[in-house]
Amino acid sequence: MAPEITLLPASHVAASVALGCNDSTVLFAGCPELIGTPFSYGREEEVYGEGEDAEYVYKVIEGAVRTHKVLNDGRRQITGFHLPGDLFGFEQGEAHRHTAEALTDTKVLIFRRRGVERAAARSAEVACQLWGMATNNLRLAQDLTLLLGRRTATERVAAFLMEVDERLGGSGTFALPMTRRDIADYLGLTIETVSRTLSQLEEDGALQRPGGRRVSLRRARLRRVVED
Amino acid sequence: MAPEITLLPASHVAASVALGCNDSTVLFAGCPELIGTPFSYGREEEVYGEGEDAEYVYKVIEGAVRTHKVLNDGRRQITGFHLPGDLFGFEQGEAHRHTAEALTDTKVLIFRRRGVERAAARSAEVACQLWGMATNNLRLAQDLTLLLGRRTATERVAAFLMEVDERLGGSGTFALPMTRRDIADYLGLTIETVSRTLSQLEEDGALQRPGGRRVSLRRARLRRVVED
DNA sequence: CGCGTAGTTGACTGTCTTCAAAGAGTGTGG
DNA sequence: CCACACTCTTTGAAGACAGTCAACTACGCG
Repeated sequence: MAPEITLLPASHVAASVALGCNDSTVLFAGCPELIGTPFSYGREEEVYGEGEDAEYVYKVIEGAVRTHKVLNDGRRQITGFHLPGDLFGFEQGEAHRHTAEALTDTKVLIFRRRGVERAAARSAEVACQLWGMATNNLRLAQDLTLLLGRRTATERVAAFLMEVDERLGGSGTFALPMTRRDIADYLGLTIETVSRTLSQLEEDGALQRPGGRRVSLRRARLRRVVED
Repeated sequence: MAPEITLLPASHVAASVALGCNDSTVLFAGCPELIGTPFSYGREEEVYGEGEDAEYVYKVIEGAVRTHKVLNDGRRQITGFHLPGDLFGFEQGEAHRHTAEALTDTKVLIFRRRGVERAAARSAEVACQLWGMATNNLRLAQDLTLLLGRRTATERVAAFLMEVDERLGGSGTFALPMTRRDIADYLGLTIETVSRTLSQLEEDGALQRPGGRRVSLRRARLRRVVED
């Protein structure tokens, strides 16, 4: 079952409200030259595949997208979940180095990569926005690196729940928009370990699970689990 | 013992020869406005610490630098090794999110971050260079993510050796410029596991260890170990 | 020469994975 | 509306890979 969730990370909501650009078709607020084309993908549909020519870049309007890499024996690592407001699909080089797929039914804006690059070459403001975006993504990737390299299963799951909560508005109660497999492949664990860890966290009173994918976090306790 | 190694990644050597900028004091080739100040750090000396104000950015001229994060119980994750030609120290936000330390005696150029940002704001070309650099670093971080999330100890060590070889010139024979602890903290393993894995790879004929930190790779066999 | 640090090796432990099976939730068609 | 099929999730038992603890070796330096 695909819970009908609209993923609206607080920061993005705030930013788009402030700048009044969320329904707009531009790449960045106040950047009228880069107009995207609306496009939709169904649940589990591929946006682009690893090795394909990177002709377009994307901005999520609604829904969610994951990007991942796979080894030839099937091991998979998800490198990021992209929520409304997020840009993805940028590459240094001609080909995509990940596969991107829609988690749920998803609306995006598509921009020709060449057009974005030309705009960046002409406008320092655009280029700086793109630089900032890339730097921000780098920070997220490095946080994931620490998580994968040095954290236990319990810490990974707890950190993940807090991250999702924050991006979904920070209410502490929400439905996980992804399957156990997606969570496991993001956290470098197996689905069984994720499941067991969630059960353990519930038993420890760090969260409640009313049913389905819904969770209600006890944030203070979860924070104590991660406690960096 | 710190083997006196000059780390000159092939790609950077090529680039700097082509552009004739390696001994220069500029941030990018053909960008005379951004002049750095030469500076030196001794072995194991800290360049900047996590949480410090990010006032400067750095370009490695000679030697090597590592950036890492630590958890409060001492677990450490190295997120990158920076070799001659590499830039590091860029942040989105006021504070450094890593600690940077010199692996060996290291020469760098220091640039005021504000100056770089102003230059980027004025020049689309500079901003695009910075964007490209950040995108490239993002790619490296995501490769590390896959390594940490889904690869076995043997695969990690083999991939690491091939990466270092490539960045050191690709001859297949070199001395590792970092300690076992650094390797372990980069690969998300313990020093014992790194040591055992190296011994196993040697036993399997995938490499030789003439002594000290020197290794001589059998690249074909190592490639078969990684075999993505 | 002896000390301190770095690296190797061994024995044992523990966390996470693997394999297996049962349970829960969702959608379909009679 | 319920039976059925399907997928997703949970739980259990056993095993494996990497970690921990500890001893020993090699190397570099005063």
